[in-house]
Amino acid sequence: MGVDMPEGTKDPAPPVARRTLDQSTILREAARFIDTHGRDRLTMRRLGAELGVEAMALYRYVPGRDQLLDGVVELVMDELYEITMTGRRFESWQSYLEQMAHGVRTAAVRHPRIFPLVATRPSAAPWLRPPLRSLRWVEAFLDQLASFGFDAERSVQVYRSFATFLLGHLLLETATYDERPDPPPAPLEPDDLAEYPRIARLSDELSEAEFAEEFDDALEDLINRVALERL
Amino acid sequence: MGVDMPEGTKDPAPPVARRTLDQSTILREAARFIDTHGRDRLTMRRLGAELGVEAMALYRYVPGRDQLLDGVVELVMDELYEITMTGRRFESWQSYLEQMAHGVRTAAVRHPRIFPLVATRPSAAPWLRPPLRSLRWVEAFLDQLASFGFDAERSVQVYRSFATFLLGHLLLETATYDERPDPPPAPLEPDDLAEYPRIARLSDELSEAEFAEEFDDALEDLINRVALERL
DNA sequence: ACCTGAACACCGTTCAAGT
DNA sequence: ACCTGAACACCGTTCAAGT
Repeated sequence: MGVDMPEGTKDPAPPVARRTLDQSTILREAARFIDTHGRDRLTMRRLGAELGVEAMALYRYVPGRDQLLDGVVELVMDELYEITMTGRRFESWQSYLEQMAHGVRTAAVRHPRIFPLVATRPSAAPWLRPPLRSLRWVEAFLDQLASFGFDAERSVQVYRSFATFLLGHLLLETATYDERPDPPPAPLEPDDLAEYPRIARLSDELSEAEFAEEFDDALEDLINRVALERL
Repeated sequence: MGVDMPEGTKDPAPPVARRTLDQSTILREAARFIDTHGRDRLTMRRLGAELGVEAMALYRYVPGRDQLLDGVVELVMDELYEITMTGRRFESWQSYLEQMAHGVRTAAVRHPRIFPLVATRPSAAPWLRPPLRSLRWVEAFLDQLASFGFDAERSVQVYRSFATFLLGHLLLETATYDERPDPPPAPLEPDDLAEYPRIARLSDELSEAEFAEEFDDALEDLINRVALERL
């Protein structure tokens, strides 16, 4: 829920609807910036400029660049929480897992350039596994499974295989959407494939990607495996 | 097979066993550096220092930092090729897939701080999917499957699900090994879990990780699915 | 042929100073 | 209370100059 500041950042209600700076404003702008320009392009100075302020002003609201990135990850996790949890009830654990998975996919696809951060930023707690790294979200997840009669051990197993599943599928998908920095590094000449006849022959099939379909099929399998307790 | 340099880097055999610079020396040192200090710590200047040379000297052998990182990824892929392909023959496609998977895991675990790069660096070709992004390796993979009677479409399917599987499992595992930069960001107080009773109760189970076992179980499932053509 | 020094434009971050 | 200017140590990268 936002980035921790070292000490007492009291907020006695901003005076008016002023054009005033604000941690959440900064984080949201940072997310927007990464969405459009990519993580490497995000600098404190550019982000400041985007907000009409010098870079140094940001340090009043965010401890540093690393924590800024962590904050962006949290932001996406909050969005995920909105997508999947807001005012919902679920008929069965199957439908719950299905909707969770699709929710995570929605969040990932909305932010293909942020998702790698969600997937790879080292996290503080060893029991939060990417890409499911929000305490609130995981608590709710465990809660739902419990409400459907899953015992503790089983819930944890499901959490883990769920995380692995989502990580693999969604990172693969978002990696495909993310483009290389300009200029793109030469689309790889057909000549380069001379030594690799099979790849050359299959390059069309290999490029094709029915992500949604693959995702749904694998998800169905995962859920079946849970049902059979063969997980 | 190394990073492309703009023009004619002829190599008329280095004079003697001199302490001379060299692209592969640079890439290997870079890999070593990331293994010990992490990607963010790697700078051209530090890498130069490590090699007893000024940063500017590196630009004779490597076009820039980005391509240096790509080169490191390639290096690990070459190591993977060594691990899995050198002078081997396989009894069945099952045993082939099994050994491939374990080979990739070995490579990943040897380089937990490089693996996220393998997993997330945008790649030139849309038909190379992380973490299997070496033309040579993929060609060999398709070749083996073909030799066991897989047709083109099916080989591609297997390649994809294999990639997804490895990406999910190994990124999760390596993410756990990678440590946060010093100082680690406060191991998360028990108090913080007050609002999350289920996580608090299960934190031990959630932290536990039988990666090898989970990996093997899921791999077995994947192979069974291939066998049943339910993939 | 290979490396270096100096330089440029840009970083993250700190802090005293302005309003 | 909030932002800025100036400063510091450090980047990636270029290029003329040294050997």
